[in-house]
Amino acid sequence: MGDDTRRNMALFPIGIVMKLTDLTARQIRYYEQNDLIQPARTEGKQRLFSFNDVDRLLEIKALIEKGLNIAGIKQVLQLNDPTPVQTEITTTSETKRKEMSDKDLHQLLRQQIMYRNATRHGEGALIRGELSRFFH
DNA sequence: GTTCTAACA
DNA sequence: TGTTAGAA
Repeated sequence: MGDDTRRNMALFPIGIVMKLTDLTARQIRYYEQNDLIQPARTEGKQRLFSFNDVDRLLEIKALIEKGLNIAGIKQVLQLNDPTPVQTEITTTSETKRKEMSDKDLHQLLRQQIMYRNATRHGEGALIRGELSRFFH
């Protein structure tokens, strides 16, 4: 069993995740509604989170504390995530990599630079205003 | 006892 | 976001 498989196994209920992340159930469910996370469900509709889900929630929490809204978080998360979910076993040299248009690539780089500039220096309230200006 | 959805003095 | 009601 691969390590990645292990990280993606749905293991704990929302109660555990609340303690692990210091987020309220309300917040966790709200982030799910906004597609920031997609925990698995039991037959009884109860959410089951994986280690990856928890890590993701911790990042979301950090970004929220930096003053970002859902829209901003989605963009930042996609910067690190564009998770090329590629199958490693490709007998042909034909990879199904998603192509990015030049426009998308440039926008991505621009956002990365703005995020660094805004995040590197301060940590206080100064940042909040600037970040929200970038991502709002 | 926990979690879920929906709704709001 | 908090909180609450009613159901599972």
